Amino acid sequence: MRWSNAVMQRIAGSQLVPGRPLVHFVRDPELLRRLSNDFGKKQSGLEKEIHKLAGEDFNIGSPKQLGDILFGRMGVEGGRKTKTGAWSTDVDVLEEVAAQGHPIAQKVLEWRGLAKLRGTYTEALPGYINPKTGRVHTSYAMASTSTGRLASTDPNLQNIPVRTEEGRRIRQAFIAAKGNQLISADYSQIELRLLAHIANIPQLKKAFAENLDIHAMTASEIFGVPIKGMPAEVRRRAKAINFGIVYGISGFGLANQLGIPQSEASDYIKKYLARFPGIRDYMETTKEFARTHGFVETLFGRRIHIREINSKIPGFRGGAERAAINAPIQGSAADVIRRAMVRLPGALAEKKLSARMLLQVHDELIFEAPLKEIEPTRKLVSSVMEKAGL
DNA sequence: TCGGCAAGCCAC
DNA sequence: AAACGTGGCTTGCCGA
Repeated sequence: MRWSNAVMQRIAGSQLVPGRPLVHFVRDPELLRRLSNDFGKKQSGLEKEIHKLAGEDFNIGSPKQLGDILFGRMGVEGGRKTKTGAWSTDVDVLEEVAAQGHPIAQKVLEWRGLAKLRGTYTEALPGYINPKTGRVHTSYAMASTSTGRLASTDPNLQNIPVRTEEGRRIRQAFIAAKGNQLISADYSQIELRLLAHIANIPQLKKAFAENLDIHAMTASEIFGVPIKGMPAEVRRRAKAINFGIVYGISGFGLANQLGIPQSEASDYIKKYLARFPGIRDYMETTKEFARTHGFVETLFGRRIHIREINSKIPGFRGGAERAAINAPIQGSAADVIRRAMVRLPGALAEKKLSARMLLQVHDELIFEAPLKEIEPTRKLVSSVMEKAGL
């Protein structure tokens, strides 16, 4: 059986009704208000310092003004232009400028972080509270991504901050109803596991079967370093390679990501592919399949069309080739979690458990469950999610 | 006032 | 020859 995205929508629609809220999240608006204040104060402090360092009161939120001041008036070296010819002021550029000894760059980065958290989250989320339910409700688009992932909008609850300490404080505003608790269950390394399976890589499959640290194992294979006592930096590089492989990496991209010379990055990739030759086979076979058929398939036979795969424009073609490599992996992961989502409400009902499925974040499901049912709910959710590929 | 684009950045 | 996949939201800016 072949599933197009449209069919997936009907199947999934038995649980997830398009256009209607699926998600019900209690919010703590008071905490968001406090965070907004807190972030705002830090922001105005930084604003004064930045204006002083720049010698003028410009709009920090305007990349154009910032770029002109840094690389024009202040004569900072080593700038880069965006495709429209304006000075780029993105994170990488500003970090480089900061490293050159211009304290203004670091201040601007901090200011931007706070502006982002305030503008996108702490200030915006309260406006989404439904007065009837007191909760924020998102909408899920079920057939709007090429790979079969869901997309969350109005508000997007799939990109709530988690990587920085300040960002994590925002998550504390998401709370369960009285007498309930949130349960989060996420697939561990689902895309790498799928890659190991789809490309049939014995070492990777074995490592996963034995529950080993996959990044450390990769590092050990590529760099010949024993896993025991491995420096964190070595593992970090292997982790970046693992992620990059799934995305159709290049030496340039990896070098950029790790801040190392391109020659070194290319060398890593070469070693990786020599160690796991099945990965190169998978990449070549997948590209060839896409060129011939115009689509690739997930593990469950759902097709993903790759329109530019035979394009004569190298940029388009290259992009299409990377998309073709990534789509079966990302798409199969999307299939697996959808299967779990379709099965879960019935499985919960059968066990007389009253947990509600609140959110999906690509490899993670979040539930709200009564305190007394936490343990059985955890067990059932894990079990259904683990068997979802079967 | 609205729309769209560019730049930037949040998540997986 | 280009350079790491999938998304959504905000601000600044410009033109209708």
